Amino acid sequence: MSTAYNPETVELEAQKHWSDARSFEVGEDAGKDKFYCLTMFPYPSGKLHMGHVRVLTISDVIARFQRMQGKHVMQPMGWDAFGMPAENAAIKNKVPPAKWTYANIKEMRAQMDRLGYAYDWSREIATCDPKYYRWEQWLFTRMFEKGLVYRKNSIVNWDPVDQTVLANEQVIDGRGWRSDALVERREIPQWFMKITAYADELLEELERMPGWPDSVKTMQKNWIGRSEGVELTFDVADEDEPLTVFTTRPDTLYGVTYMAVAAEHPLAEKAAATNPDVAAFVEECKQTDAAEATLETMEKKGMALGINVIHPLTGEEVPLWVANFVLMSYGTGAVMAVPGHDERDWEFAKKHGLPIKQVIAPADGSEIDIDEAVYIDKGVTVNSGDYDGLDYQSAFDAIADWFEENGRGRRTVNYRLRDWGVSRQRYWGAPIPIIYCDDCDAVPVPEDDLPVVLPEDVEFTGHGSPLNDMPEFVNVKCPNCGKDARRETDTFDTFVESSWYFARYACPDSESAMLDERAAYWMPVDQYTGGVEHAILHLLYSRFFQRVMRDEGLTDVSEPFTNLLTQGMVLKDGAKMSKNKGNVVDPQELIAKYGADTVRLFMMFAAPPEQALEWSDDGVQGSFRFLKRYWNAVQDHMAGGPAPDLPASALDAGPKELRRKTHQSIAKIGDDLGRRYTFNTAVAASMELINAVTRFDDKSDAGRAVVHEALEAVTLMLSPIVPHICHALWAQLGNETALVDERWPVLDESALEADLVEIVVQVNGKLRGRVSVAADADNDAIASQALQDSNVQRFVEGKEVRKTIVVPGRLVNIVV
RNA sequence: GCCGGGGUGGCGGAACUGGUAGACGCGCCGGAUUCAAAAUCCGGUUUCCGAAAGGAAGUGAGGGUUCGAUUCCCUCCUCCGGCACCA
Repeated sequence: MSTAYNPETVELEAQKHWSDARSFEVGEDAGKDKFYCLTMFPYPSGKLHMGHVRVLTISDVIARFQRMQGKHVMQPMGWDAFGMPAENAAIKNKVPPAKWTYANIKEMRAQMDRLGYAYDWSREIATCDPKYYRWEQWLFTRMFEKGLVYRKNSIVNWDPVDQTVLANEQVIDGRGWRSDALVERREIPQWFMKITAYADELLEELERMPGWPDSVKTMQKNWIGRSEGVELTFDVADEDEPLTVFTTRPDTLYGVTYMAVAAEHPLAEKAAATNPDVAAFVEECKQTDAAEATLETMEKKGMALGINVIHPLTGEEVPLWVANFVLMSYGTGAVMAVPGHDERDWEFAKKHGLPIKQVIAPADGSEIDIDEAVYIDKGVTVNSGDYDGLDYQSAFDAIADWFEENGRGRRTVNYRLRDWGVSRQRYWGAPIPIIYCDDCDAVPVPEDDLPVVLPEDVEFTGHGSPLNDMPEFVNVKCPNCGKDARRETDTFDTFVESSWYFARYACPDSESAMLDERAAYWMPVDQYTGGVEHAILHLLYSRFFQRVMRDEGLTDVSEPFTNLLTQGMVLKDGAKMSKNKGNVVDPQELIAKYGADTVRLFMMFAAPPEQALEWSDDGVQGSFRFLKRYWNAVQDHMAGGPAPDLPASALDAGPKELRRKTHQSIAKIGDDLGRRYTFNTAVAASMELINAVTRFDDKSDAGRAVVHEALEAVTLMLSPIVPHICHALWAQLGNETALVDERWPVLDESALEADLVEIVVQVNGKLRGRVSVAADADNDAIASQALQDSNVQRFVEGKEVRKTIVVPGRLVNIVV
């Protein structure tokens, strides 16, 4: 049957086969080698965009490839269904967030099916389902009992006009996105999870994660930011409470010429109460959003508080400043300033005319001028009283010892990592299961009363959470004492849902426990794929949650993701696709025009997965053209009737060459798909093989047999990427089995052997010729043959050969 | 500002462990087919000099190590991601 390639017919038929045969639904089979292949689940924003198509296709290729290696593959899909866009849509369209979200899920699931992804839909999860979020509410109450959650004040962006808390994203140039009012920092009580209790474990385990990219591990390591130092207390003149600071450089203590606190620090607020200038400055510091990037790029400003701090070793008084770059959320909210040996302190001192003292000298004895340039290297102490002449470690120990012996401080470890604030003042999230009682304080909702179900039928105004206006939700009895009490109306950060969904896919229907024994079979995830933008937050929170679940006895697994692949963004005209920029390409239109296989192929071919992918309409057409060529190659071949078997006797040069290409391709593509994850080069190699078949015109039995072998091999090897067309062509090649159940082609090592190899000849590192030598020639034979090349002779003639380097199988470099 | 990643023909990219820079594809140029166009097929395509053989230059910029550097080291430029309430 010779027909033109019709993607839609081919694709719907293949999809029907997979669906009828339930090809991708898997149970737990202890006798089989499991492979859990997972993509970071999407937010149901409406329709799939190209970024989704890219990550979903990458993961699908890996899943299908592993299945062909004989693995028992599970690839689930679900929805990160809570989040702000549903609330924004609710305000705009007057649709309840739940309704909007479920409609989006329905549409996006249909699009995924049309793209032919190998999902086990029986495991589908939507995080806004109470059957899902009840378990994170339950885990939160368990953490509460263990002291792993606590409540404290923390800073949010406050929109003074809309009277609402804004996300960082909703602050544009320091102003609220709807009201355009200047945003303020404001402190409100919020719930925190003690991720810092796991800081050391999260850090140390990074050393034993070979399946993660080094870049991600480095980012997490720096984010955790473990540093060993000393906590020092400074007495404050006319104050009872001392000021505590953390430093990694106690060796520079004699260089302290001032101290600084954050605007929210109690000492700054105390000074503000009596000094209007300070009060104005503190207010000014708060007129900004809470993002760290904002604070770090702001002009460094400060003001003396009129308070003096007493240097613990010299007894001298140094001034205390309030500064906008000191973060209340990091350390103690106070720092000691050593302008001679800290870059930021130096610049601040220069600007405000504060003294700069040199207390460290270069170890090599060279002279420096501390007024001209800051000196931040470790060296030898000078101008440091009894502690002069010590190297960094000796000075560190001597000064740390003094503080510990005198009860004025202690050696300690500090982390940049902060505890995870999980409270959100939003409606569309999982309710935090807490009840506030005047007598009993904050009481966790008892297990029997879980889940705390989020009311889904709501009026949405946009002024704060509708939960606050729902007495039937808020007014409850205290579970402890039975008196009237109030329910928490804050909801969880949506990162809470995404921190454990991967484990729940193993047992999505479990009603008796968060996880059951099926999770022991499937966890950890063997291959996790998602955007680099999640390198820190999502992945670190997930590693933390997995450990909390472990310590709750739910699993033995500590690390949730064995191998991690971070894929790049999809760009058009050099920019991320977005509605604002008007550079969005809709996958739906392309599927209608070219079919799902073309879209999948282009995505895999255009760039390696980690890199950003530049969209190209022409490139998509090229992919479509290739599929037509591939289709036609099979039609042409099969038009000659059923293919004969490979002859047992030796092949002539032509068929032998094609057969070598076939088996080189099997080795190359298997390596690209299985180890390197360079899908682009796997596609290129497939194209080369099909080009070789197209050029090959030996219609003898032996010729047709090697062509048939090549076409079957390429059909198997392309099937993870373009499964539909391969499904159809596999049948056309005369196979009665379904391609989805086939194994990867077997490599015949003997077919790779060649008699002659081409060697490149260089003279002084420049390419001067090529010679063909026997594959088993020794180095001397290769070198002498290289010297005989006429063009090589031109450059060697009359010169002395100083050295000859032979790289077997590759090149000869003659140095004259 | 801090942390991480990138920069190679007209374009997307390849070169995996220091060993032929530009595989594969797009675009473009020429040809075939066609009444014509689309589609398809064949050939060419880093730049400069040259009819060709061949030569010279060339992987963001500058320096270094090496017989040999896109690859390793140093300095700088630039773009992208993250910075804790976008997901």
